[in-house]
Amino acid sequence: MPDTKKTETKRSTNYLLAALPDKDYEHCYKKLERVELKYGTTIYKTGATINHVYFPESGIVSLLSAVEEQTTLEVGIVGSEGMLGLPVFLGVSTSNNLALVQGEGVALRMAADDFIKECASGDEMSRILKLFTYSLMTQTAQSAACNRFHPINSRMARWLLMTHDRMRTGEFQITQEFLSNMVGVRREAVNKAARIFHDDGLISYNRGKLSILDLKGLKSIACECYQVISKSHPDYEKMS
Amino acid sequence: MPDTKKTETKRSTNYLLAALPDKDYEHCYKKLERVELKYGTTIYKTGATINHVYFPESGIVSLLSAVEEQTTLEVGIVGSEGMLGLPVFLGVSTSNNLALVQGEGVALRMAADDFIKECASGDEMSRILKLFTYSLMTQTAQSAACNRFHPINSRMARWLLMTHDRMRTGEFQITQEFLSNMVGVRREAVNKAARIFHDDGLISYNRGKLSILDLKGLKSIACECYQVISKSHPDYEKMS
DNA sequence: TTTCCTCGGTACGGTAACGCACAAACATAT
DNA sequence: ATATGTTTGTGCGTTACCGTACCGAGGAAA
Repeated sequence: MPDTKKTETKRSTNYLLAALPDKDYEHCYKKLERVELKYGTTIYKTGATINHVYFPESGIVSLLSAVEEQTTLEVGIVGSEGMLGLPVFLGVSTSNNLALVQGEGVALRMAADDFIKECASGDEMSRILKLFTYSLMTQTAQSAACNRFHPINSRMARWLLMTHDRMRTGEFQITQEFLSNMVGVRREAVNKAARIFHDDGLISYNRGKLSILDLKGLKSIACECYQVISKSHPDYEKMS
Repeated sequence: MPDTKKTETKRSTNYLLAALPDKDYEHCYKKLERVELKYGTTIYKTGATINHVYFPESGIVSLLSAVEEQTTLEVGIVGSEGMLGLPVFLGVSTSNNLALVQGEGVALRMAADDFIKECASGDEMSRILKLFTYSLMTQTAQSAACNRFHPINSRMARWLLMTHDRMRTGEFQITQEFLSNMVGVRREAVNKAARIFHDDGLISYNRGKLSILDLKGLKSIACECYQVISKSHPDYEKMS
């Protein structure tokens, strides 16, 4: 990560914004507003109108697909490598997914209207967002197969690794209940897997405070899906 | 469906192409080539370069996500409402999914290079493809949750309905083996579900020839996911 | 200190789907 | 007509995960 010295405008640590040419970025900058991402906050409800798009600088947000108002499954994780509110970019004003803050952080956000104008004027923004769209689709498709076929331990290991990469830390706050909604299993099953990981010295986990102790060990348990997803986005590879 | 009279150039029955303004369509037309989609043909292999994009006029193609070179799960169905080769539109030249012809038909195809130029010159093409991208993402995300949580009978009913809508016919050729790869279960499980459907008079199924007899009955077995996906694309709603 | 609530640990029977195995029905080639 | 391969039907033991139920531990509030 090269030192960005000191240019006219302070650069964002969001990868998408950082990839913009100076001119485009400065133009965007005026319309961006800094907001906190608090644990458990809902960014978008299923079916609701999207008022802002978010560019996380830190922290992560989970995209969940819900069935029967109860059960949810994570279909994507977005951190500082991406953006929330992709439907707006694609010409739709609502989201079919639930977006939930999963790891504390900070984001820059822009009103949906402004964002649409910004996309229309800047080719580079479009190009970058298309690439991100692709990597998110890959993530979703691969997770779909993974969640269908792989045993819970592998899936949970994959989830921990992906979260680690995007949070850029091996320590985060997450209840078993929350985790169960991500991995798509019951809380009890999470508990069981967590205890095994704990006993094997891979993690420590106490009252919502989870620390990754053995990255390599987790990688050996996780399925190849982790690699596939990592490869789908240049930044993900850097992370891991 | 209004009668398109007789314009300069014959209109395609592909919804995306049909939605283009006359000028853009005529421009495209020269670069399009008509090809047959034969049952079981592989359009894209996982990881391979995409040489052409396809606009199906009839028939359907399944997008599969594979794990361990063996097991596959369908993450999208594309028919005359869509296009194959979306990664090219999104700036990537390879596909992480396997695209398999699932129902015979005809498609118009264009060389990837030409297609890229076409997108750069025509705003309308971009706009339309973005909308399609969104609906495909919705389809993938909803299927992911569905395949994780819903019982096989519901999922298979959903699959039959979606195929029916896109093929615009209730009769199609499909072996149980093939079907099992779509729904993400064992062939034996497909067999069991099929027999139940058969006994209940919902379908007839013999040596790969499947006929839907009771559309309403299937809808009552299918989960809400069918509705969610249908709503994500204006054309899907028309179909059902 | 007591109360309350969230979160975590554990157990146990039930069941949907898996893995394997094998045979019948049918289609096609020789 | 006989052989060979493909598709289908079915049975049975195994397993991963679900549903439910209940208790304990820790933190926050009264």
